[in-house]
Amino acid sequence: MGKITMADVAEKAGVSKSTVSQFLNKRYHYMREDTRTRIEEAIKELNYQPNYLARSLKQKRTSTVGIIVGNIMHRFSTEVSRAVEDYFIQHDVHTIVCNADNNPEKEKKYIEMLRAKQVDGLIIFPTAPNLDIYQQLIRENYPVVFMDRKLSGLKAPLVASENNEATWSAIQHFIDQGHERIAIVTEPLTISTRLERRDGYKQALEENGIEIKPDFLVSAEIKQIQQELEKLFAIESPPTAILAGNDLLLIEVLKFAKEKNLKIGEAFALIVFDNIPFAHLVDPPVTTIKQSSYLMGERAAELLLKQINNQKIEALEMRFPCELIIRDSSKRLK
Amino acid sequence: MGKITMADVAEKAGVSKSTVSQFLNKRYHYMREDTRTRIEEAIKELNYQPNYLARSLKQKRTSTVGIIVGNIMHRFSTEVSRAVEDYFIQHDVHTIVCNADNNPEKEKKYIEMLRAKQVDGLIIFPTAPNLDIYQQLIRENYPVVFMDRKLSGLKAPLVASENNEATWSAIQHFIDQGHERIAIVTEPLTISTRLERRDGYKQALEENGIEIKPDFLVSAEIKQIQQELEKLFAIESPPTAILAGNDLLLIEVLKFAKEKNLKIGEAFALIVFDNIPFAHLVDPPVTTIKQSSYLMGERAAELLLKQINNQKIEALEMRFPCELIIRDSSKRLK
DNA sequence: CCCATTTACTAAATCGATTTAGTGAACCGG
DNA sequence: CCGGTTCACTAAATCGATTTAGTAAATGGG
Repeated sequence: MGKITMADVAEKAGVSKSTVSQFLNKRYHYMREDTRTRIEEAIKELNYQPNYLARSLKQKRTSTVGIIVGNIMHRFSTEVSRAVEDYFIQHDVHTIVCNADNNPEKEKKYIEMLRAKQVDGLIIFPTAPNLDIYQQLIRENYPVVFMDRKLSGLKAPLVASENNEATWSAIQHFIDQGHERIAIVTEPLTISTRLERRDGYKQALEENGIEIKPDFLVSAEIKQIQQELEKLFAIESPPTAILAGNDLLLIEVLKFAKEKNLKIGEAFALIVFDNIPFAHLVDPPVTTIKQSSYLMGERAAELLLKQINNQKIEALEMRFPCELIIRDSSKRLK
Repeated sequence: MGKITMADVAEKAGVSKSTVSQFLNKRYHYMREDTRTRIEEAIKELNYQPNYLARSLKQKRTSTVGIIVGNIMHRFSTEVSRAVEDYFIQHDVHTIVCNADNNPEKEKKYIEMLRAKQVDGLIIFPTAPNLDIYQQLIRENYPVVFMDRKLSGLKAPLVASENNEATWSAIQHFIDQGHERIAIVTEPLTISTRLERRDGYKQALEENGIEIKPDFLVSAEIKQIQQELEKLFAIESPPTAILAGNDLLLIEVLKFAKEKNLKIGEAFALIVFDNIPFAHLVDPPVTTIKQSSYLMGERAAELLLKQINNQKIEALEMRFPCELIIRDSSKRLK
């Protein structure tokens, strides 16, 4: 026997497909009590499961959204997507998570795939090369929310951290602890997040009258980081403090320190941008800049749902503050 | 203007929908060269994107599979799902990843949702209470592969690690290092994986003529682990070696050690089951039991695709060996 | 040059739901 | 008891593709 459809249920219950459909949509006032129970029983007996494809095709609504994260390996992405999922499940909307691996080609493929599947909206961690695709989405009035990264000229809601301010406080904290030779390590400056963090770094130094040394601005792909750190510590007076731009960079810095036998908190102080689940467990515990990932995910989801329901959206850019969690790694050096 | 459909393309190109459909399916021999280019141009000009819902409804095939992981917070789950996705993308199949949070209710919801969406098959990290649902899937001949955990009586392919053997070697390694008081910490013994690991532990001790002390078999929910460890170290002669059953338990053990000022490698030796990205970066580096997560994911995907294509499957149970990566945390105590 | 085959298409049915317009019977107020 | 309303449904169109059967024109062999 093939798959059970609504027609089978209708026949078994002795009613028309229309009535079964009304039943499934809980519009019970359309039928008598006994009809309702007959349909109920037929469904149970046949173990009928509705076909969402057919339903979605007719309704032009899939009750599904997509989220395309930059790189699922970052804790931040995981936490955001978890929040988005939690929010939508409460509104009977399913979430499909896709990992673009920070690869514009892959991202483009996923956007096309999700739209072909007719998802009702998208949350995107955007990459610059796909700007025209985003413009197209917006032109079509397709519900979309951007996350974490700002692309100029995009007239769509953005949810991001106060990267500049957060980095500023971290650097100010270093300075308060007596540091003057402070380095910042980021991935290549291709997205706004990294630029904003670098700007916060520069501002803090300038305000304190500390010269900005180009050598202390390290930006490279993860794979290149080891040799860049090598260079950084080969100069005449190497940094006494390092800000690592995200969790994956932390791993690299820790690896470098281990290999070179540089003790964190003694050879140099350390702060990381991002939520690191084991930050308080390593020795010494690492000072972190915690983003409000969960709140940001919720907010993005809410903004997306509003668009899907054709509601107006008040502000286009929502910035969330970060929290500096001070631990031993950023204390004054021994 | 509403959404562009195949009818719009057909009209613009001056052909019928059927021909456009043939074009989309690359059956070019059905049309003349110039018709083909006319359709090509119409599609480009209108920026037409096919609707997968309609296509899937007709074809009774979505070219999409689902994977329901036990808990996405485990590194193992992430690596497996990544492998599954990589495999399927090469075969033009999309993968939807769902996180059941080790919650049978949630898992059930996801299975229903994915089936309603008509996915072509499922890879599941199963939980015991949903046994009847799995039996139902198998009875319906629905393509399914189980991962990581074995439920007896399920006549469906299983891909899992050699948990027993791997744990055996880890414990044997402890014994070789002179340990006799060895504890094993796992989450509750509700799934086969944990039972198999416990059995491997027992076997190794028995073979070496070491008495099995119930106190050394710690099983509890993550939230309860701290107090259980407290008890474990309160007994007259506490363990000198601990095997942590997975990555989340490692975090708990490290946290406990930190709080109690017990130094790993001095107060007790440590081995963890699972791939831990920062295992070699903590002090001392932690010995791990590495599962072949990527290979397992690939294999599961392959087995699922075979079922989807109605091919025979040779063996029902595939076990993958683990690798013991020895680092300082499991050396003889100082 | 005629009939058969091939070429290059098209019309219409179909997938499994939703939804709108419509229908017959019961009810009901005046 | 008669016209209007309500009740409890049903028939049929529809969503946007795929696919099968069919057709008109061109080709080609004898």
